[in-house]
Order: sequence, then structure tokens, then C-alpha cells
Amino acid sequence: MMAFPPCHTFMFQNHEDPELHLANSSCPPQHFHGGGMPFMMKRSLSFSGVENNKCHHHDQEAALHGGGEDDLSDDGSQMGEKKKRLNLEQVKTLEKSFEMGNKLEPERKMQLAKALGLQPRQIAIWFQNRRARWKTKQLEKDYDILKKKFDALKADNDALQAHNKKLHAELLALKSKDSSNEGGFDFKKETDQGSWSNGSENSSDHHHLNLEISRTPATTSSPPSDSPHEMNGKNLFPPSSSSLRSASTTQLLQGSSRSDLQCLKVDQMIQDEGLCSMFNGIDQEHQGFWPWPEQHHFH
DNA sequence: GAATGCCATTAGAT
DNA sequence: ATCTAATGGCATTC
Repeated sequence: MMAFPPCHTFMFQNHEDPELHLANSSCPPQHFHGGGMPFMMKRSLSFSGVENNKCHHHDQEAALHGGGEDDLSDDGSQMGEKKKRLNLEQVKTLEKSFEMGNKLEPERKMQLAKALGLQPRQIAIWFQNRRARWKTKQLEKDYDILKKKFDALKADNDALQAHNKKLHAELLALKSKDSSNEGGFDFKKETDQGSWSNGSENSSDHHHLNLEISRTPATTSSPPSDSPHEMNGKNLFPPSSSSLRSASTTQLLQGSSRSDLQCLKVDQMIQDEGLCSMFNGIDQEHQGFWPWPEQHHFH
């Protein structure tokens, strides 16, 4: 459990916080939530206090802990008009707490509320919004990574198709040549040269792309330049591109350089599912959305 | 049914 | 324009 800053009272929250005055220099401290109900949203509530009690399902506790406060400022105007941002210290503490666990237990909520001079409701809201922010950021990251992987895979696929086409043309040429010479067809020759079938032994010819490569597990994390995984110096199957199916998304996104993922069978993956379904599978694997386990702790 | 979470959205602050 | 505190609706859990 972390050490919380010295407690303020609800009634006098932040009055002694220099940063608050800095951040809210245009607003007198007594207007900073007034230590009572959070400001009222214009659109949703009146200030009668009647609606206040049920403005949201979370608000019972706000009514409990701060509900006794006046909703009107000194001059009787609606003091809830101004929305106050949390000061630096409050945010820091909340961030720290969030790192310890993104879900807010009632006890922690109360502690934070007391320590920071905020309503428990505000703490809950902050955590909720923080979780949403985290998720958005994470999704952006995931998207970027997946897009890169997809682009790489697509480039590989294009290269393979081009080469396949080329080999096909070669084969046809040989076929026609053979048939015109002998009237027959040498199947052995076809097998040896048209390596898109199952012939994986003729690896001595590095100019030919061995399409069996993905059925042959790579044993090193960084294939040498004469590896069958490469064509014209280009790595056909970068480590990250082959890990999409078997690895969880977290693994996929975090451990793209793991050598043990390199031996996954991309060709089978593509044949079996196609890229679309490959990415569709992510949702199921993304069930545990948060990177931290059950308690949702970062560390 | 109360508590809480997520989501979409609003609206004030910067 | 962006960030973020806050609302309201709906879903889930106990």
C-alpha cells in the first residue's frame, strides 16, 4: 500500500495547496468544489439538491460524504458552473495509485478521496476516465504494431506470389520444351525445379525460393543471409510476422522478437484462415484486455 | 436492487 | 483543437 499524502479535510480541501492556487489562480479556493458536491453539469441538473441525490447511480456516496454542502456560492449564484481540473499533486497521486491497480476498491477510493480532498465519486470518475484513456492509447499502439506486421506480411506475400508466378512461367516453358523434344514429360525435373510442391531438399539452389520454408522450423532467432527465409537479401518471414496466430495478442505485441515464435507456420496460417480471420482471432485472444492480471496491477 | 464498470457523450479548461 | 471531469444509459455481479 502506498503512502498517501497528509489528509486534507473535505471542507477545506486544497486550500493549502500552492499548486492549486497556481492552477486555479482565477478562482478563489472556496470555489474549488467548495469541498462539497462536484460542480453541476449544466445540461443535467438543477441546483435544487433534489435531483442531485440521484443525478447518477454513483452519487449516493457523494450525497453521503459531501451531500450536506451547499450547492450555491456566496452570492447565491450557481457555483457549479466552473469545472476544475485536478491539480498536479492530485493527479500524481492518482496516477501512482492507478499504476498499482487500475480497479478501484472502495477502501482505496475512500483513502484517496480523503488524502486528496476529493469526493469519492470524483476518484471513481478519474479512474474510469483513466482506464478509458489507457485503453485508447493501448488500442492505438496495438493498431500501429499490427499494421506494421500486416504490411510486412503483405510484402512477403507479394514477393512470394511474384516468385511463384515466375517459377510457374519457367515450368511452363520447360514443359513445352520437353514435350516438343520428347513428346513426354519429365516429372522429376518438374519436381526439382518447380519447388512450390513438396520438394524441399534442393536447397543448394539459393536462387529458387523454397516455398517449404515455413514448414521447416527456424532454429535461430536471426537467420543468416543464406537462410531459405530470405530472398534477394530480404527476410521473407520476419520474426514478428509469423507469430500472429499462436501467440496471444499481448505476446504478439510485446514479444515480436522471440525466436520461438518464428517457427510458426505462416503458410498454413494464411491458407487456413486468411489474413482477415487471422485478425479476427485477436478479439478472442484479447479477452484479458488489461496487461495486468486479475487484480489489474501494472507491476 | 445496490454497487460498479464500460461506453458514448457533453462541456469547461487550457 | 485537445484534454479531461463529469453525466447518463446500460450491463454485470453479488
